[in-house]
Amino acid sequence: MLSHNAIQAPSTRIHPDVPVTRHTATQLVPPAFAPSQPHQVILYASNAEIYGQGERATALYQVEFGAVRVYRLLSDGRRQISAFHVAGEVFGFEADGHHHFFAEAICNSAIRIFRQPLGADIARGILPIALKALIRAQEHLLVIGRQNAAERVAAFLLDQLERQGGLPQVELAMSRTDIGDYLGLTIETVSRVFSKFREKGYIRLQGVRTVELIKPEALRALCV
Amino acid sequence: MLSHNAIQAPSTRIHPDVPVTRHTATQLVPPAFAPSQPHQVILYASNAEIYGQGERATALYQVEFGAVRVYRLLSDGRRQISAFHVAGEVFGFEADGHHHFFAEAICNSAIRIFRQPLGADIARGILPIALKALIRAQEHLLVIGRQNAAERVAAFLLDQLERQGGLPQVELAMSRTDIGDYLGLTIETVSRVFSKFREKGYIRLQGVRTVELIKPEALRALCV
DNA sequence: CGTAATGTTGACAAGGGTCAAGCTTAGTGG
DNA sequence: CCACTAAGCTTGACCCTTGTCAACATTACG
Repeated sequence: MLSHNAIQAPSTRIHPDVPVTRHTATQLVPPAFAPSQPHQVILYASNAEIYGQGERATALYQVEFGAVRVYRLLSDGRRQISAFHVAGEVFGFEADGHHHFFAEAICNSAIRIFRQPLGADIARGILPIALKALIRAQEHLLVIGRQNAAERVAAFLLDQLERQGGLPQVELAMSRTDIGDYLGLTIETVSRVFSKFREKGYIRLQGVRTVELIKPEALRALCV
Repeated sequence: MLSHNAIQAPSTRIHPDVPVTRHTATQLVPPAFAPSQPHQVILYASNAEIYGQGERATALYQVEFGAVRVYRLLSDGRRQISAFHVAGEVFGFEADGHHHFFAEAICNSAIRIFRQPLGADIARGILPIALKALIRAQEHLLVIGRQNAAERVAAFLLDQLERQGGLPQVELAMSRTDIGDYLGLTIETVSRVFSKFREKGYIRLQGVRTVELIKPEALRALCV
C-alpha cells in the first residue's frame, strides 16, 4: 500500500533524516538533579533520541515542555509514529524491560526522567495513564485501519485542537512527514488534504505550522 | 480508502450481522459461581456480546476457552477489530469507568469475569498485562499503517502460529470478515492474499479455517 | 543573500476497494 | 440421510484513492 518498492535505497525517499543520530541527545544543560535523586530533567535538542528500540527500559518519561514522537521502523525504513506526546504527558512504558519503540524530541524539549523501579503504589498511579495510552492506541487503529485520508487528517487536527485546550489557533510541532507517518499516509497526501480543507474554508494556514480551524464542526462531521 | 461511499445503507455491505444482537449473550449454563463470589465463569454463544461501547466498565475478563474480538465501529458501520483474545488472555481494561469498545465471542466461549474493584495489589498485577496490550496495539499500528495487504496477512498468520504454540497447523477461530476488519482490509483482499500464498506454496488450506503454514520463513521475510 | 530543507502541486500508475457472479460449506428440515 | 438453503468464501472486471515521481515554491538557516 505504501512504499512498496521499498527495496530501493532507504536513503532516497524514506526518511533520510530518521536518525542514524542515536545517542546524540544533545544535553543542552546539565541535569537539574543529581543522579541519586529520584528524577532529573534533561533537555533534548530537536530530533534528539530519547531512547531507542531494544534499549533496556528502566525509566518513565514526562514531557516538561516541547513535544515527542514515539515510533517504530520497518527494516526498509518505513516508519509508523504511534503517538505524539506534549507537555505533561507520560510515556516510555515497556512490558519486558526493553523498549520496543524509539522516542525522539520533535523540537527542543525538556523531559523529566524517573529512573527508580516501580513500587506497588506507583504501579497503581501509572495504571490509569497506561490504560489511557492503550485506549488512544486502539482508537488510532480505527482511524488508520478504516478511515480515508481526509478523515484521518480531520481526526488529527481535532486531536491537536483538543490538546491545545480548544483555542482554534493550532500550533503544529511536527512536520508533514511526521503527520504522514502518524496517519499512515505520504506527505503528499497530507499536503493535498490540507489544501483541500483550505479551499473548502475549513482551515486557514498561517505559515506552514499554524492552522486555524475555522469550521471544526465540518471536520468533526468527517470523523463520524 | 475503505468503504468510501459508505453513506449507503449500512445493511447492504457493511456487516449486516455486526451486532444489533446486544445483550443476547446467550448464557448457555448458569454461572459456575454465586454472584457474591469474587469471580464467575459465563459461557457465551458464538457472536454473543460480552460488553458494549458506552457500558459502565466494572469488570475484567479472562478467556477460559474460545476466542473473543474487541472492536470499535464508525457510525456508518465500518468496523476495526483492535484485538483478538484466546484462552488465558485478559481483556476489558478501561480507563474512565466506561467501555470504549465492543467485545464479542467469536465462537462458543467461556469467560471468567472478575467484578471486584481493583486494589493496589491487583493494579500491580494487571499493569504488565495492560502494558503488553499497549505494545501489541502499537505494533499493530505499524502493520496497519505501513504494510501492504500481503505483509498484513503474513503478520496475522505468524501471530496466529505463535499463539497456537508454533505447530504449523493453524486453526482460525475467526471469519475472513473478522480478519479483514482486524487488518484494515476487505474480505476480498484477504481472500486474494490467501490464494496467492497458496499458489506460491507458502500455505495449504484444509478447509477454509485450517491453514497449514508450509513456509513460515517466506511469510516472515514479508514482514521485514 | 544563497543554499538546503520542507512543503505544494501535477501527472501518472498501481494497490486495493467495489460490484457481481459463482463456488463451498454448514445448517436445517423433510 | 439427503436435498435445499443460506451464509461464507473465492474469483474476476473495473475503477478510485492514494502512492510515486518530478518539478516548483516556500521557509529556515548559515
